[in-house]
Amino acid sequence: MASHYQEITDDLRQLIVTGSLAPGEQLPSEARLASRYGVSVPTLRLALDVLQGEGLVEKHQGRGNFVRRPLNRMSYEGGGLRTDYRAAARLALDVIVSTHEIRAQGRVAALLQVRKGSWVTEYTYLTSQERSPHSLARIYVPQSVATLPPMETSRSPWGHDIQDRLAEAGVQLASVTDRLVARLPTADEARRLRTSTKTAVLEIERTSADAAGRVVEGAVLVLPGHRAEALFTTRLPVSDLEGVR
Amino acid sequence: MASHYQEITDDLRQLIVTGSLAPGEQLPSEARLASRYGVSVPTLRLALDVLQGEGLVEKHQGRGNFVRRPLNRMSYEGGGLRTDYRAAARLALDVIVSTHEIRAQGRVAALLQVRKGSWVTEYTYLTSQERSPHSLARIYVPQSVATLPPMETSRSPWGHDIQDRLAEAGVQLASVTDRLVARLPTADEARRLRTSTKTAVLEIERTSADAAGRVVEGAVLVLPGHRAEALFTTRLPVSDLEGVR
DNA sequence: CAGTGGTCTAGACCACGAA
DNA sequence: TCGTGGTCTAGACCACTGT
Repeated sequence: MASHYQEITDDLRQLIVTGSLAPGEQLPSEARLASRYGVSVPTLRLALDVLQGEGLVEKHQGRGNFVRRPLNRMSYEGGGLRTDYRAAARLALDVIVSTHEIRAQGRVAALLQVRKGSWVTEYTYLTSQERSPHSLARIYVPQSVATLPPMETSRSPWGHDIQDRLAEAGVQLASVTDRLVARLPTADEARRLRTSTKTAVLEIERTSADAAGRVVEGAVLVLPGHRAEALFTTRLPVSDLEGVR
Repeated sequence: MASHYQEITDDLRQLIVTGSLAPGEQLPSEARLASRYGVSVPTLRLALDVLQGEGLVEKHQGRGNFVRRPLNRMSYEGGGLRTDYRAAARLALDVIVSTHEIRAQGRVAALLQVRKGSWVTEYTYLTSQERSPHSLARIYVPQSVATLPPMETSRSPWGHDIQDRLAEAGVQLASVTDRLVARLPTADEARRLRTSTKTAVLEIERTSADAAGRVVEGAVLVLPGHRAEALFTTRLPVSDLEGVR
């Protein structure tokens, strides 16, 4: 037999997905729910933890627990410049960009394949939809490749406009590699995305290279699992079919 | 100031990543750790929960808690048939396939864009490395497209050999779409992958279409976050650069 | 201020695994 | 059988939120 908290989880989930508990609605307090189900508060909290991980419930200290409003899922479209990155205007996204000049260390140096300590421009994108944080992106451009003017806003949450500006500066991209990992967010990421550390995030590490194989742009994107997906479409030349056998 | 369990989390994490607690080593029992840190058992368990979510600790009921051995990260390479799917032999992967004939419902019908109730062949792949489950894949082929003979083993954890066998049957793939989401596993998935429901998984939904746009294969892959990543590489024709402006 | 969730205690009993 | 983790209790105090 399932444990108490699992049965409570299933019951509450059912109430939420069927709409008996409306999106945005405040749940009864944990103490009230606990007594209704005849369990202690810590036990009831186990159930809420699970629902929080599923993205069905938001917890707010001092305010209460709420049924999460279903959010428009945003799509990251991979595969280079085919993306229509002007999504921001259509979806009422606010993309705030801050620009910093940093010295490449550890992960950034490895990503860009530059020496540690060399200068890099870092653009930090924080995208929000209706004041609710949505995604976090860090774009890196080695200053040996180009020195772009600072930015403050953007029309793309994914930094695709950087690629565009590189093109204007005469840098031609030849290939884009995306590396995707699922993990739980760090405490800092959870705070900035106003999600919980129990909700999975999709991390996308992107590098763009020119024809000579030089990395001209790198990016690390963090997308909350319940708000975002990544799409990749590949068209296969018919001749490729032979190469496989 | 950080809470007790967060400080304990940080301390144990440090011991693990520096190697003071060796991979595979059994941790002291929860009661012993709790008394060592001067907290109660439930509090200590909060810390272990976090480390479990990070993939650093494995819990085994009745046996104890263990430092997880770092695992070879497996890569899913997207973007159609360019993948070298013969990875199984090199990495000593065991891929067990079971074949079922099912009627398309809900998600499967939507994935394959076929009518509900139409017949589909389902291949369930369970891949293991050194007896440790590694990834779960379900591949679907509409029987209106082809009826392939049943399979029992495979050399690809991702079902790419199905695409190969479709080609042999005269079905030519023209495009592949991958859709990636990060989420927590269902209880069933966690059990089959022998991971915890607190570790994020990468879900990849793939559809392959022929030149007419007909979906000839669909797949749902579930990869544990700490064992797998997905890679997509796109080469950009120079002419594409113009289309973007 | 009152009400909420966040953290924590010091126990208890049960289910599982290994010997 | 014994030691382990899994679940659970009935409280407690603190930090945060909105009034």
